[in-house]
Amino acid sequence: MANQKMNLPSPFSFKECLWFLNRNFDDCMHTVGEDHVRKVILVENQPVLFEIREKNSKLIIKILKGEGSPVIENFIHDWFDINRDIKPFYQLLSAHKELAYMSKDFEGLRLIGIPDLFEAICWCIIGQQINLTFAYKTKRRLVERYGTKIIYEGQDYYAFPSPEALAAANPEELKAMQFSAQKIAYLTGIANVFKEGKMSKQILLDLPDVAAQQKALTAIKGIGIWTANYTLMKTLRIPTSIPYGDAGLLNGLIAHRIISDKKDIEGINTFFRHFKGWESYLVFYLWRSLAPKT
DNA sequence: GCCCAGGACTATG
DNA sequence: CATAGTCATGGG
Repeated sequence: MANQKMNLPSPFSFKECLWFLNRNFDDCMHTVGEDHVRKVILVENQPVLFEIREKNSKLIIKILKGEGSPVIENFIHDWFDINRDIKPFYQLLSAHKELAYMSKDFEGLRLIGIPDLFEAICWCIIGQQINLTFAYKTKRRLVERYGTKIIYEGQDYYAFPSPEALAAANPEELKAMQFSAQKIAYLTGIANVFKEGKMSKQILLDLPDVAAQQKALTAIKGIGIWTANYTLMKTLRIPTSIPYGDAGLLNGLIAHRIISDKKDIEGINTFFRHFKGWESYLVFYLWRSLAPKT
């Protein structure tokens, strides 16, 4: 099958996106090289490994293993938020004294999403209240045990576990991976909710507004308002969604002298009002600014 | 030992 | 409804 080419908007920086995907954390959901990223997704339950490079301002998509499908192209559009015009966001950034540098330093960075709802929620559960290094470590253990593996040129690549696989997971094994009893209950519980079809991306999309989506998510054990908002930001790409209380967000706001006290709710709200409609992008750029230095 | 980390839940006033 | 206590575990 011939490589797919994908046109890119402006500004778009594949390099910035790659940097974020890597950013000195060991994320098992993709593999970043010098000038490319590889990832496995499931297409009709069959794993497909693809690789993305950039050439002449286009993304070049190559299927390394498995069946090619239009699903993959759609996935990449979603993953890198390619169809969005982010120029209005840059105008807002440029007008802000403390943040103007971002429009140059991170120019073309896209809000990297998590198109799979189940994966996004599980990742939230895993990451709740623990440091990211440890969170990525335990996620890798989970994925390498229950995910779908593809071997290509001697290297292992994984797709995130299905709800069925996690629902059937052995709690003792999960405990040995250093998940707390609470998180084990949350993860398997949510896996069952998905397995039974009581939650899905489509179910959320069919709801009338963001408030209803938050409500549907937080009705599930283990999903609080932070997880709900994070998910709406990363999976449904609700531009106004802010993961309130997020430790990284608060540290980002303090680092840029926007607030001096993490409990300064009013200061945070005032700040976000300047970025109406681009709140989630702003949060993402603040996270970017906090990433460990190389 | 203490505090923090991309929180959530439950009980209590 | 706002707050306090509880859970849980690695890293600095």
